[in-house]
Amino acid sequence: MGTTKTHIFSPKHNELAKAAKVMAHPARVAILEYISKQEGCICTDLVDEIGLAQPTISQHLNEIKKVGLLKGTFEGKNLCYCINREKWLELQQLFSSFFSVINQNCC
Amino acid sequence: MGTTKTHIFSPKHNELAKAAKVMAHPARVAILEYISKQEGCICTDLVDEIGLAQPTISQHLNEIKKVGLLKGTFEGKNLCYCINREKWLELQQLFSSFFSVINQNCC
DNA sequence: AGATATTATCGTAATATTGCAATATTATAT
DNA sequence: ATATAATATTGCAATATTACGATAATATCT
Repeated sequence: MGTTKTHIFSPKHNELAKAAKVMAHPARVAILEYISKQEGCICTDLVDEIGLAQPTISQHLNEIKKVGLLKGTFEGKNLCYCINREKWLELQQLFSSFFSVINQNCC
Repeated sequence: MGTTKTHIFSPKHNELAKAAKVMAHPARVAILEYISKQEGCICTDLVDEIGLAQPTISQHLNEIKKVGLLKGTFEGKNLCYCINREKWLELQQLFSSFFSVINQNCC
């Protein structure tokens, strides 16, 4: 009990749910937006910018990374992140195709 | 501890996170899709179709209803649901504007 | 090497989510 | 009124998520 019964759903539904989960927390939405606003990759400032403790930010970043939305590279002194464009477009496609399915058959 | 610190985030980020949360479970994705595929409103069959217990389906329906995505009407013998088109378009807009913000500034 | 700065991990507490059995409610039909 | 069918609510157990302090790991600078 308590666990999502992933096996009874279609791969598409599971995939979309997983993608939506990444955006299902305001901190992660804010992180994604902040990263995208930076020139290139970003490293620091995220903790001050968002207002959560450093371990919490790190945890959220990890959630975003787990679905492949971040590319991490070493640049300058620290590990920096930027958004994985390909994955992001993939995710966008996933959502928009779902949105169109719903719209077409609405009563 | 344990609770999302909603107050430190912008209304837009909170709103998007809340919308994403609805789709962050495969059962709710499947429910939305199933409802949209029906001719008009649907009543029964959802439990058989999804494969979760009736109280669980009811709970998920309630989550969807709470964000205003369902319109419930009495039609025939039972309470029936269909998707609230206006709210759905609103949600779609919310996502697509976020997607475009991210794309524009990506490195 | 030692100090400094930044990110990651561990451990833990609080809260949220998921799922279902049992039961209640609501509407329709007989 | 009573039976039937469908949805909602309650109560509870299992698991997941969120958040942070303490600490470790990693990289840079002197």
